[in-house]
Amino acid sequence: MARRIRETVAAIPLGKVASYGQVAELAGWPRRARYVARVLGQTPAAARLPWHRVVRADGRIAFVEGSEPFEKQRGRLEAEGVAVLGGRISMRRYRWQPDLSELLFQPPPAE
DNA sequence: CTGATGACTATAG
DNA sequence: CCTATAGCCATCA
Repeated sequence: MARRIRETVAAIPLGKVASYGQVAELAGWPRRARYVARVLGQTPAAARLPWHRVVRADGRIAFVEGSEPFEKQRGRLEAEGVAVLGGRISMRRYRWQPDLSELLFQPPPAE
């Protein structure tokens, strides 16, 4: 169960992000956004999960702005090309779209 | 059993 | 942009 969550997070491609609720749904656990958050919090760093690619539905990092974990996540995202401006990420640009048909309707990652 | 909590989300004004 | 509200749900004191 929690494993399904981790597998979904692990599937998020580099340079893309997904919201907690999106991960929950893709993993087969609708309305379990908070559960996803807790699973990530309990997953040891040794699991090497791309947890930093999971953000809030509005594109903001879930941690308190300026906190250590917040900065860590921001750093990792920017390191892989995801712009975090004012603590926010453009979901329109970086939201992970696992479905190809929907991917075609996404604006180009130009800029 | 009850109430509080939180790496959440959606909607409204 | 911001605050307020209301759902949500596993977990824990």
